[in-house]
Formats: sequence, C-alpha cells, structure tokens
Amino acid sequence: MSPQVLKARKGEETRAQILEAAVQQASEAGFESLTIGTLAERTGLSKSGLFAHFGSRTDLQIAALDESSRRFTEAVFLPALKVPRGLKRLRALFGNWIVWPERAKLRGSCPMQAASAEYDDQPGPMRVAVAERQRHLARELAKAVQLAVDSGELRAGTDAGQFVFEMFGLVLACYHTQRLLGDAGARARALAGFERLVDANRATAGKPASRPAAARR
Amino acid sequence: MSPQVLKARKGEETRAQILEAAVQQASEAGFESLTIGTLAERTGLSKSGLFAHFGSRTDLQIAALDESSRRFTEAVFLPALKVPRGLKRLRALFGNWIVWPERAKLRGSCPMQAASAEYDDQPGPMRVAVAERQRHLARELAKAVQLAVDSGELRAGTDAGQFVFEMFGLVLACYHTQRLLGDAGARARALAGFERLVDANRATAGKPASRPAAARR
DNA sequence: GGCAGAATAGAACGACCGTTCGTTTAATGT
DNA sequence: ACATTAAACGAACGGTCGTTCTATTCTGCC
Repeated sequence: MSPQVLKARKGEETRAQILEAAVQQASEAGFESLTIGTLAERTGLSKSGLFAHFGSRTDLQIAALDESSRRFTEAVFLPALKVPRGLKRLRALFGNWIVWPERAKLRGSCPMQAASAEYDDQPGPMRVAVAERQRHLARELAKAVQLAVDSGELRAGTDAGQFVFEMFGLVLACYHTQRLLGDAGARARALAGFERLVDANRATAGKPASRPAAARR
Repeated sequence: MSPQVLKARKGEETRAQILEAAVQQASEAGFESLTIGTLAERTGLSKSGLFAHFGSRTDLQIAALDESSRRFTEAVFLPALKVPRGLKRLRALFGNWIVWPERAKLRGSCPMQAASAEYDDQPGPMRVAVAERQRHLARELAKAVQLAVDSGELRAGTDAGQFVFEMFGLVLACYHTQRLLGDAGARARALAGFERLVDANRATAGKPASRPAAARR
C-alpha cells in the first residue's frame, strides 16, 4: 500500500539516503570531505547515478548543510519549545545543544560548527549559507535570553548578545575539549560554566523586570 | 667534512620561506589546503624542488604546524612572561591570545585553532601533534591561573581546569564571531567575558591564599 | 678555478577528482 | 500489458593530487 508516501518517488528516497550518509560524513570529517566518489561508494550507487541527484558537488554540499541544519533545529529547538519559556527553556536549549550530535547518532561533532570552522575564511556559497544560519541561530538564542529577562529571572540590564556570545563559547569549548582531547568531563565543565553565566546575570531579588526591556537592540 | 653548519645554507633559507607561505596559507584555509602544487607556485619553486625540502606532504604539514606553534608561543607567552605573575599576567595572556593572528600579520585565523577543528576527528600524525600541543597549552594556562591563586588574587578554591576551559571558550567564540560573522565587537565581548570570569573567581577580600594550594593535581 | 655536493628543475606515473554523455534498467501511469 | 518517463549505470574527459626519477644548475670550500 501507499500509506502516506504519496509522491515519494523512488528518487527522493534515494536522495534521502545519500543525505543521511552525507551528514554523517560531514560530522566526521567536514563538508570538504564530501566527494562524489566516496559518497557513491558508501551508498552503493555509481558516481554518475549519485551525481544526477544534485547538479554539482557544491549543490550536494549545500543540501547536506540544509539537512544538518534541519536536524539541528529538530533536536535542539523543537524539544525546548515544549519547556516553559524563561530560564528553564534556556537551560533546555543549552543542554540539548551540547548533546545533540550524540543524540542524533552522529559519530563526529556538530556539522554546523564543523562548517563554521571550514568556511569562515572561504568565500563562496557555502560560507554565505553557513553565516546565514549561524546568524539565525544567534538571533533565536537572543530571543530566548530576552524571554528570561522579561520573566524576571535574569536582571533587566542583561546584554542578550553578550550572553549568547558566551553560550557559544561554552559550546565550542565543549566540542573542542571533547573531541580533540577526549575529555569526558567537558560536558560537566560546559554546564558549570553555563550556571555561572546564569548566576552572573540573575535578577538580584525575585522581582520581575518592571519595564518591558527598553533597549532590546 | 662540513663541520657544524652554523651558517644557514641556502636550503634552510628557502625552507623558511616555504614555511612562511605555509603558515599564512594554513591560517587562511587550513592545513588540509597545503598542497605541494599551490605552495610551489606561491614560492616560485617547482613542485619537485619544494617537495625535496620535506619528505612527504604530511611532513610538510607537521613542519607548518610546528612553525605555527613556535610563533604562537613567541607572540602569546613570551611577552606575558615579562608581566608580573598573577592576574596581570593572566590578563596579558588572554589579551595576546585573541589578537596574535593579527599581530603576526596572518590574514586568516589562528592556525592552531584551525588545526584543532580540522583534525579533531581525523586519526593520524597531525591529530596527535595537534592534541599534544593543545594539551601543553592548557597545562601552561592552568599554571598561570594557579599563580594568580597563589598570589591571592583569585580565591583559593578556584578550579584552574574549569577556568582554562572557559578561557578557551571565550577565545573560540571570539575567533568564530569575528571571522564568520565579521563582528568587530567580538574582541570586546571576549574581554568582557574574561573580566566576568575573573570576578566570579576573585578572592572575596585582599587575603592571599594562606595554604599553598593543596590539591594542585 | 675547479670540484663535490646541495639545491632545484622537469617530465612522467598512477590515483582520484568533478563532470558529461549515451545507454540501460527500473518504476510509474493507464 | 504496455508505453512513458524517471533513475541508475559505465565509460570517458581533462585536471590536480602526491610522489619518483633523472638531469641540471647553483653554492661553498680548497
């Protein structure tokens, strides 16, 4: 029967399998390691057969980046939206962030951070795509911080941009320490750092911010 | 019998020029972008002529990593050793760290961090070399933190490992934000984060730690 | 000035890269 | 069951990669 797979022609299914392999590969060795040949071998396709699904290698890389980004949102943001806004949600976001590659069964690190490091100095479509998504991520995180300010859990003067900057730092240090040095304590360090970050910006008393956050950028 | 060759024979001079170009290239596009062909073109040598200076591409990459590491120490640590130990030196280290690529006239980011990101999941001699140097860096930084504890500027219970972890995070976030998003405010953010980190671990009063730092690990 | 040895050049190699093209197989709609 | 079209294949292309080998040029020492 065809339960819900209405238009899923064979091709799209194959394409999904290719992207699965591509994301895994990008997680392990970066997006520059995505070559037509090795990916074809991994998926059991011929080079030309695989190639036909994307018009070029660059398009394949972009598609893999999109898929990675989609999974990131799915694993980090969607679950956090079910948590009450404010500090709880912020904590959920941070927690999901540092564990999502493992949860998503990626054998390497976060593909988005891998892409950032790879293309931060390399002009081209990949750099543009990566920068755009990172900016979007920073914006969404800043919103979540602001919600914690509005709820009165963080003090009114909190600089959301600075807060997000430091969250990024903790996540990067976590991945860095974990993968390169094999330090299992990295996650605990990151969480400890986050709590210290929260404490530094916590509202002194239980008073909600009275003013509706004037300078919101 | 050529006695101790004190004078740099022509070859070593050429080798130095090659490494200069290699470090620059690694800063801009990573160590995997170091190819014999492009590097030969950059230096005006033939492929085989350049190749002869290193026995293999991997040896060239290792040599470039060593040179990068040497310059890092020269630009970050050596100047900081002239600063009185304790918080001042720690601040100098952090300050030098986030600006050294620019000071060293590298057009890209810090080669050591680039290497970390590239090889954190790639087994082989490069990964080993990178991990070793990063561990060394972390150890030296922890020593500097401990000196600030011993001098009584940081409180006795300070977890040097955690402190270094968070320093790493701030530097990584700084590079990340600066290069990918082109945010000029990244450096100020990093410095602000560092001051907050110091404050959180500052000794409550002006009392030096009386005990000589028992659990120094 | 001449000579040994270091330094560099040049051509060629096999392997892999992304891409193209014509053909063949498999899935789909009727 | 059959015609149509999507999907995958296989061979070939020009290019670059790291590496090897041989030949040439240059340098430093007597």
